This record gives sequence, structure tokens and C-alpha cells, in this order.
Amino acid sequence: MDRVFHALADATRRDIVRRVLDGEHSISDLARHYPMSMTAVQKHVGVLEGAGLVVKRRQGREQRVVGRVEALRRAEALLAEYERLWRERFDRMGDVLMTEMEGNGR
Amino acid sequence: MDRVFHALADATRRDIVRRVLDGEHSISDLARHYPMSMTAVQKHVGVLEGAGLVVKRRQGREQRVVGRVEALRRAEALLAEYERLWRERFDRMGDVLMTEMEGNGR
DNA sequence: CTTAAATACAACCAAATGGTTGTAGATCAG
DNA sequence: CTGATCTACAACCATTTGGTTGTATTTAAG
Repeated sequence: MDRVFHALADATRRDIVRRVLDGEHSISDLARHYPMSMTAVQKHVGVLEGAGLVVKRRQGREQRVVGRVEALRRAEALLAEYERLWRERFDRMGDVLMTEMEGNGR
Repeated sequence: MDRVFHALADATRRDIVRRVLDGEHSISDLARHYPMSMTAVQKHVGVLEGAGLVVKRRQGREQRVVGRVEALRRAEALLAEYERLWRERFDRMGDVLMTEMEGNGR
């Protein structure tokens, strides 16, 4: 999970994710969109791959980068879990308020 | 957004988020749960604060750390957007398959 | 008043990050 | 075959990160 969030904590990498979820691209293809060397883009793809957000499939001379949505879903599920905690907290606070009101009413 | 994902890319910080979304805690209170100095925890809280995931409210001698769910929601919305792209891609691939089948059928 | 607790902050350190250049191996095109 | 293209990888560098210790300030407690 560390790796998933770390991978997403960079605008270039998020843009790569966006592109490869929309369709496959080669690494040099991706590199053309960013103001940095191909090696740098290669490293970014490596980070995404380490996080399970993309996989590479060699096809002749080039390497097609394709997005995997599963890791994204795990991250999303964790955030949803945090939101659940948040909601439950307010439910409890609501209970406390109700109890206080009852107490005052008597 | 960089800062939100970066903040979540650390297990200690995610655990702090979990705790403060469930209820307020002081910094030294939080620090007791981790095998590191209070200063280290202070820095983690600082990173979370910079990402807008928590705010600090001074209360006498101690500083209550309280979670904010809005930044989480923005991150979740982005991940959902990526999933949408992914789904649309398969819808398009489905169209291609349908068209190919029609062509073969004739 | 004195002491302990909670926080803040500066200085320091090792390791990781994000970039570069250079070199080399495959593979496709002419 | 030759040359251009795509990828891989090593070496290097500046900055950031995640931790430490030490010192200072504020506040609560005895």
C-alpha cells in the first residue's frame, strides 16, 4: 500500500496512469509528453510497476505499458474505510448529543 | 494532490489518520503507539497537516489533532475517475468486438 | 515556587527520490 | 549489412525524507 500511494504522489506518474488506463502506450510514446529524459520516464514506469499499477508487455522492439485497475481499487477501498470511521464517529457523537438531551430533559 | 498521496504513503501516517478520524488525540498521546520519538510523530502530523488531512487545535498545554475527511474525498474522487477511464476503455473494446463480429457475419 | 509534561524547533545524519548522462543490446527499416 | 529506434542499466548528483538529539517555551500540578 505504501508503494501504491507513493506511486500516485507524483503528477507525472498520475498522468502516466491516466494514459495507460485509457489505452496502451510504449515507454518512448509516453516520454514524448513530458519535459524529461526517456530514462526518467522509464523510472517512473518502474515505480508504477512496483506498485502493481501497470504491467509491461514486450512486443517486438517496444514495451507496451498497460494499466491495472486492481491496485487502484485497493487504495480506494482503504480511503472508503477511513470515511466509514469518520461517519461512525459522528454517529457516536450524535448518540452522545441525544443522551445529553435526554438527561437535560429530565 | 501530490501532498495528499505522499502523506498516505507511509504506514505510520495512515495509522495516525485512522486514529484521528475515529477521535481526537494529542500528539504525545499518538506518539505512545509508535516505536519512535515524539519529534518524529510531530513531523508526521506536520506532513498530514500540510496535506490538509488533519488540523491541530491547541487546548491548554496540549494540541488536539483532528482528522479532516475532505482531502480524503478528493483523493478518492481521483481514483474513481481513473476507474471510469478504465471502464470506458473496455466499453470501446466491446464496440470494436461487436463491429468485428458484424463484419464477419456478412 | 518548583517540577514535570506537552509542544516546538534547530541541527544533524543516512537513505531514498527524481533527475541526469553515457553505454550497450535488440529489433525494425531501407 | 547498416543505421535508426526502443529499451535497459550503471553511475552520478542534488534534494527530500524520516529519523535522531538537544534546547527552549508554555502550561499544569504539587
